[in-house]
Amino acid sequence: MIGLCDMRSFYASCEKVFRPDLRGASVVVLSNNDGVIVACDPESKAAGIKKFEPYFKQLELIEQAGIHAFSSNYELYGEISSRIMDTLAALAPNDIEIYSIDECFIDFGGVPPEQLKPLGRSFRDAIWQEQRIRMGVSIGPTKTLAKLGQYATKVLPKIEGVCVLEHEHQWQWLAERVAVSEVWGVGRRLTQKLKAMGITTAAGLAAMSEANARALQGITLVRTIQELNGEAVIDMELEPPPKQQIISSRSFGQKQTHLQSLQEAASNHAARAGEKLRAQSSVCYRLSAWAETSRFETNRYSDDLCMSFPGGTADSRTLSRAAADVMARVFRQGLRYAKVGVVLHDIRAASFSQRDLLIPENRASGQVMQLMDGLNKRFGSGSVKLARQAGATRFAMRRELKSPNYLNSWHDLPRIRVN
DNA sequence: TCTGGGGTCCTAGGACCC
DNA sequence: TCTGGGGTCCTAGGACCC
Repeated sequence: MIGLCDMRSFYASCEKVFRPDLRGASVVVLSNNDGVIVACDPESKAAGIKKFEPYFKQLELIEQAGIHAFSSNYELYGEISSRIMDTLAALAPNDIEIYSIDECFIDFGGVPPEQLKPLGRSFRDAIWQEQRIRMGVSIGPTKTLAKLGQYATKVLPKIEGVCVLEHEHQWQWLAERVAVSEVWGVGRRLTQKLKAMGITTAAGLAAMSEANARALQGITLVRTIQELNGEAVIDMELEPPPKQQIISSRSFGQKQTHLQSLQEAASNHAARAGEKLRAQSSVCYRLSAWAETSRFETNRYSDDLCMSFPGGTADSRTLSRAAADVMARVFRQGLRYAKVGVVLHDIRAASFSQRDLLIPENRASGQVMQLMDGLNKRFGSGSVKLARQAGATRFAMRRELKSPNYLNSWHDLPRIRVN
């Protein structure tokens, strides 16, 4: 059996941990640059707040309803997350897979069925006790059914946040009552297509033939259906598989009009992507970079170019030079750029990389990068960077409503006033 | 002032080769 | 009059996730 632990409205809950005055209040959390709302608690949802809709469009509602809005504080969420995951890893009977910042799968293999529910409940209690974060625990024979069980923990108060789907009739009962859009792997587009075919519930999807599923959405949907029927085909991933593609991109806080700005930003992204590449001991053979104006401008413009590295590279200097070169070639005077980004493709394990007879090997490259990564890890990212990269505050995000870094900064430690 | 996230994987279809 | 293969590589765009 596989369990799924899911933190309730995680970012919004984190904002309440050090603000007891906000417990019971409505809270939303904004994306980078205060662009869209990425997290809302049940209270703000009830007030009509929509996730992934622009903040500025919901500002009026937020003020009217007395909702507290926060810029995202990833330092805080990341720290709380890692404490939670440590606690769960220590409690878990077997391995855990950290699936996202607020979710993890737990392998419950070998646990007697009658102990699943009490165990799930004890995990939930432990996280509330130690971190003051609400968590739902759902357990089923497959990851997709465990995900489905989360729905039950949210809408059925009597199960008190813990759902165990042990027998087929239990998940069938649930699948008949859950909208197909709630199924893991079913997004907006697929929901529409399924609706046109008369499929509106998870049970309806589970009954679809493999041929139809393959035609409709390929192998991913076939797997989803197998999992809905209790056949585990999506394995636990104890260590994340190496990425086949690495992206770093970000919208600017303010529109940029100069080539040099784009180059500095693209260099940042190349360096960040390079860090991720080295972290998984890979090299890449191609890099593409792009620059775009706002999606919402009438004359939307976007251009990209690809550069290749015949011998493969994981060196931030090579990557950032390539990214800056791309910017020089796609840049157009007079445009207001909203975003640039870098993608690494053709990623292979560094140990398998072929050396090219005609390309001199830079023996020092690995050592220089290792040193750079080590310093940045120890003294904070950005402590050592390339001259081509932007200064730390150059492209500061708009984060006007950020809470203090309660857990990562001496200056931001919570203060308690004793009268 | 004037606003609109970030990241990953899959696949259909084009281009090309023999 | 009307037909004509099979495979690989590459990439843009689609779709999904949180």
